Amino acid sequence: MDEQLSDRGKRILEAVIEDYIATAEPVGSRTLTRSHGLDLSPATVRNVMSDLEEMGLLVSPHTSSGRVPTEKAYRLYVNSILEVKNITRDKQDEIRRRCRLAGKDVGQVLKETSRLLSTTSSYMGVVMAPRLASNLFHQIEFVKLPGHRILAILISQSGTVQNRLIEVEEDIHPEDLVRMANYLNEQLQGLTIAQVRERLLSEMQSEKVRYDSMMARALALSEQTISDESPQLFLEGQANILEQPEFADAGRMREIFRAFEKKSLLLDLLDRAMQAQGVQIFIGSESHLLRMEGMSLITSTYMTGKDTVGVLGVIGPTRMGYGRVIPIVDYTAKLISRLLETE
Amino acid sequence: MDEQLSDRGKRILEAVIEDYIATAEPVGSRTLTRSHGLDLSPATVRNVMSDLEEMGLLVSPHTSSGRVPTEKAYRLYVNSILEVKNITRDKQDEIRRRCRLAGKDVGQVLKETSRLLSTTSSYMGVVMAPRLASNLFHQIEFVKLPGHRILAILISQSGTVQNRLIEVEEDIHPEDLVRMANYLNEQLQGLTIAQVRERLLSEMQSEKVRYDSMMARALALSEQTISDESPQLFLEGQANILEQPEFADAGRMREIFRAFEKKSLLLDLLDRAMQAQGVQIFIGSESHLLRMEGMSLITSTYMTGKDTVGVLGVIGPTRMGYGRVIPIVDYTAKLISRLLETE
DNA sequence: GTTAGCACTCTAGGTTTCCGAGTGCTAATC
DNA sequence: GATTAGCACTCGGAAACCTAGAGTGCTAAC
Repeated sequence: MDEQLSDRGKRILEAVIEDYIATAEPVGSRTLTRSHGLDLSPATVRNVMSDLEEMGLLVSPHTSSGRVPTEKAYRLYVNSILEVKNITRDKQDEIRRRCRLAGKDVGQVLKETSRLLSTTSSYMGVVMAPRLASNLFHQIEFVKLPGHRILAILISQSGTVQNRLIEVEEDIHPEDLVRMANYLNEQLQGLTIAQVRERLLSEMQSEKVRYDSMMARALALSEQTISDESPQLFLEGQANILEQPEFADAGRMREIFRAFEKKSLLLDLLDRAMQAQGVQIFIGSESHLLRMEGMSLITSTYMTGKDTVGVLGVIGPTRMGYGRVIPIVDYTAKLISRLLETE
Repeated sequence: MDEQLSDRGKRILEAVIEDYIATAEPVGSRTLTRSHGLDLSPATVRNVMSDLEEMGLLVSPHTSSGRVPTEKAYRLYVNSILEVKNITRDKQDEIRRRCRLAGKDVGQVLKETSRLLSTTSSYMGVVMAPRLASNLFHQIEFVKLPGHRILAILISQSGTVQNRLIEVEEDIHPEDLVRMANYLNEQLQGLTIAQVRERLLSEMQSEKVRYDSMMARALALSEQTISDESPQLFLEGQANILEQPEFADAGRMREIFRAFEKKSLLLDLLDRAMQAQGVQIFIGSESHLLRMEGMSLITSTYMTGKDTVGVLGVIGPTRMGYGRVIPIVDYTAKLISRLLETE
């Protein structure tokens, strides 16, 4: 870190990383000079590589084998060497086309987006849907069902629907339900769902309501509808990961799949990615929330209007085609933002 | 097939299968006599096994190695040898407990059930949700959203909600929406969704409606809401399959995962399972809809009241603990039926 | 500073060997 | 006649061994 990295050092590191990304094999001085356009002798390259190893940017799996980039190297590469290519026209068209195709509800679009990310990157696609709480309230309805059950339906302005079945001890009169709904719809106009929730909770405390049991009930019902707050996650293309040679052995694979079965870990990580804006890159164990050695995550936030509402990205091996994937993630996020805006 | 299978033959076949299920290794005459309580010499067993091989019930991977049951053997075993144990009290309790836990909407319960099936069987759990069409109609609502969009919400008596976003060219007056909904709610009372659909389609043809453009519109809107007919599938515990030694190599695994990514194949198979009632067992390539060599599927249908509405089951290797898994599937299906009934 | 040369080191992959579990067959036994 | 013991034979898989190739570090020459 304290050592200065020469220009040539950078060039060689870049070559090593790119070679390793392409082949998944430790790369040696020989092959490097041959494949890349470095007009240096293997011996020179060897010296430089030796330096890079000292700096903790490369390691050799054993004496006398090529070298492999460390996470630190990837970090450096991503931050200050890699120049992100522009996304190709083709990819752009492909992404655009497939996003349009699924002009259905938000959930479906996002699921399709996740699949899209996975196929275009050939790794795994992941999309975290907007938190319900960030949506604008539009309407709430209560529907009486047979058997002391009430269906509460919460509709946001973007057209997402959250519904919840609630058991009640005694029947409530349908007209009362309508009255409740009307009252609430009036009160809650223009708020976000998060604000709605706050409002409900505070009203439930208020004196006025204490004596109006019907009202108390309405508030309780609505609160229950909203309370369910586990953000949706779309994770597609898991099979792609099986393609990667580094996960060829069954043990590793199992570990990875188990890890993804518990989505909570991934959610935490994505939550963190949402704090910052734009493209972010998590390399290997840097983010030791998810104990994902050997895996990297490229994310970008997306927004409706000017609010960041969700995050999407690609999960692949640390040995991932960053230059290729970053623009895909970036472009897709922007596209989704645009789609959501016009809605 | 034409040969008669002696009683002793059956006993030995059973032993072979059970041994193979336990160890995943070809089983030889020696080990068989030792581990199982057969008081026969290896030589005798060998003779019998040789007969079984002739009948196509066993094969040896190569000369001079133990033998492995064929699909035909599993079929025979399942049909006429295996006696299904009663489910243990413990399992019963476990299943019951976990089903209760998720007393939320039908979808959530079924998803949880799928997970439950996977963990208790230690294979993969699968649940096909009831087709929307089989539900009883309860109510339809139209909600106007900003930007020429209408949200149609279809509610069934069981409390499932199907919603659909519809773009319209020109705004429809909110009051008209209410009128439409009222009319439909009156007309469609007591029908199943499937019947509702038929009715809508026929009404759209009728003279009377031809001249009432508003009505025509209402019908069209509702029809769109219903038309989306891809039954939901919950598939959980894919990682469990990685545990199985027969899928240790990466190639097989990839194949399997790819196969499950396209859910349509599985859906076809489950659809077929729904034709018959109760527990059904598909062994390996018998069901060559899904090209699933080496995989078996145990299903059972579940119902609301007296109508079969869905199917659930367990997918595992052909070398699967049938005796253990069948009662789990059976019991779970019955439990789900009971849960849905009381709703 | 760069490169050629050299001795040395490992690993991956191919052979070889060898053990053990298994088989089929025949002849003896119950 | 069914069952079993005995025997010669087979084959796969693990262990041991070898080899070729790619790589390294170092030193000396350019």
